[in-house]
Amino acid sequence: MGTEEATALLWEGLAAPKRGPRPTLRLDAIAGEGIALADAEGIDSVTMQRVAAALGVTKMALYRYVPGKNELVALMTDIAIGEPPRLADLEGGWRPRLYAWALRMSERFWRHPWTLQTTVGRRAFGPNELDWLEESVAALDGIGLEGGEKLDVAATLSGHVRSLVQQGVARVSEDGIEGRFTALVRGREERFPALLAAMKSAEAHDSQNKAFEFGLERILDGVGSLLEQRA
Amino acid sequence: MGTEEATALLWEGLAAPKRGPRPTLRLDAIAGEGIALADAEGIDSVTMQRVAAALGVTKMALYRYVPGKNELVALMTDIAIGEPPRLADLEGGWRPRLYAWALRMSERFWRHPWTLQTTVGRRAFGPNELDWLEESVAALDGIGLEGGEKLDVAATLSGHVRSLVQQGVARVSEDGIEGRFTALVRGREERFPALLAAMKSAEAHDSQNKAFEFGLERILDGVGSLLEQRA
DNA sequence: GTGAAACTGCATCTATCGTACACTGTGTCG
DNA sequence: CGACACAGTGTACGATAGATGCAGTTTCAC
Repeated sequence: MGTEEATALLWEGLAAPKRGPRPTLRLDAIAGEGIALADAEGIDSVTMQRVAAALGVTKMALYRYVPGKNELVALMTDIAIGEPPRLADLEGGWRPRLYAWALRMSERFWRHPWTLQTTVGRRAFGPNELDWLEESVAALDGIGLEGGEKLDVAATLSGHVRSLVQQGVARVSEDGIEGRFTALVRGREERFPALLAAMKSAEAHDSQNKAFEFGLERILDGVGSLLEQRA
Repeated sequence: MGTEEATALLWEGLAAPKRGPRPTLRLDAIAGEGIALADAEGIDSVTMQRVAAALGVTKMALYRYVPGKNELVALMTDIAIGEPPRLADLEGGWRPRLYAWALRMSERFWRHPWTLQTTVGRRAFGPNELDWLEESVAALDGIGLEGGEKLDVAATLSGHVRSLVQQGVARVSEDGIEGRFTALVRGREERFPALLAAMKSAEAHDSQNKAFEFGLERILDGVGSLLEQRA
């Protein structure tokens, strides 16, 4: 509604006013401070108060630059995500391109884990986010997929990246998911035989942290087998 | 730490006290009211105030039953997720079982979309959630995957379900993601050629809402091709 | 120049949130 | 029957996002 229009204006950059005092702040500096805060202490610690304090200003001053907190977070998010890689140069066709795409995207999410939370649900799409999508769909051009199928592959890939990074982040920031598992499992080992066996085996082979690549290969294999099946 | 222990106690049910006045509330009634609220108006509208009001009680009364809001939400979440389906009865081996697992899970998420938000990041694992994981890993027993690989497949599948439901929910609750896309794309059509072509084609074939099944088949295909490759 | 318009940033205020604490009333066991 | 344990309430506090009104500052039009 009104919020969406306001957000749309945000991407263009607010029209620089002619009269009046010089603005002491710049939009990108505000967003940058917010990003720094979110990186260091998580998205929940990003409050208008703290962002303003980091800039040496009261919180209400921020509302001269940003319609509200939602818009600030949207701006932070799109800046943090950044531009997608240019895949067209990559040799080898769709598969290495999508692989690279997923890898780069996971790197971005790892660098700014809070973007996983801010790119969910009701929100405004940023231009960079759209560029990423465009890039992944373009990598699927000319291999015999329908338009809808291309979007579906892109959605599946992006979902994989998101959720696997999320699990990975949770793992490192919580001293091991396994710790929380075992606390719950203890004393009821007979209820989770398959899970416990799999975890024991995984631990023995130190195969953790490979989940991302493994799942990615599975998805790309699945796309490949669809293509073969049609050829 | 302390929070985790308190949460663990929650799953057991608080020990019923002997003396004193009768409790007017029950833990499951509180959680049920919270679930109803979250279903109807989203997780953000679940406040201690509103849950208490729905039960005809002041908000502070809830703290007699629940250590804090986090624990209430954790409880709501595990109840809303519910027990996993029993896949062992299903004929046909791992593939139809995992397919059914993913379908059932997506149904749960659709019924309570807010659980997508509450099963993210730092949080306590509920017993039902663990049961779902156990069930998916068990479906992969005996087909030649290592323990770590089973966990990886389960993670990939669960990630797919989560993110595709999330996208689907966003779509229906926002009058079409496409609406937000086009607002941003308009006037810059040349920047998103692949995306626009794919969307136009998808629209023409009405192939939307198939993304979930399509991606699911791709992932299962990918697992299948790994198994073939090893046989 | 000079005045007025436009703009900035701040102080103050409201509403809402989770939750800590003291208190009153009630039910049960010794 | 009386002491104790517990239930629910009222009040209070610190944080939050944001609305509003008010200074002070800058620049354009004349």
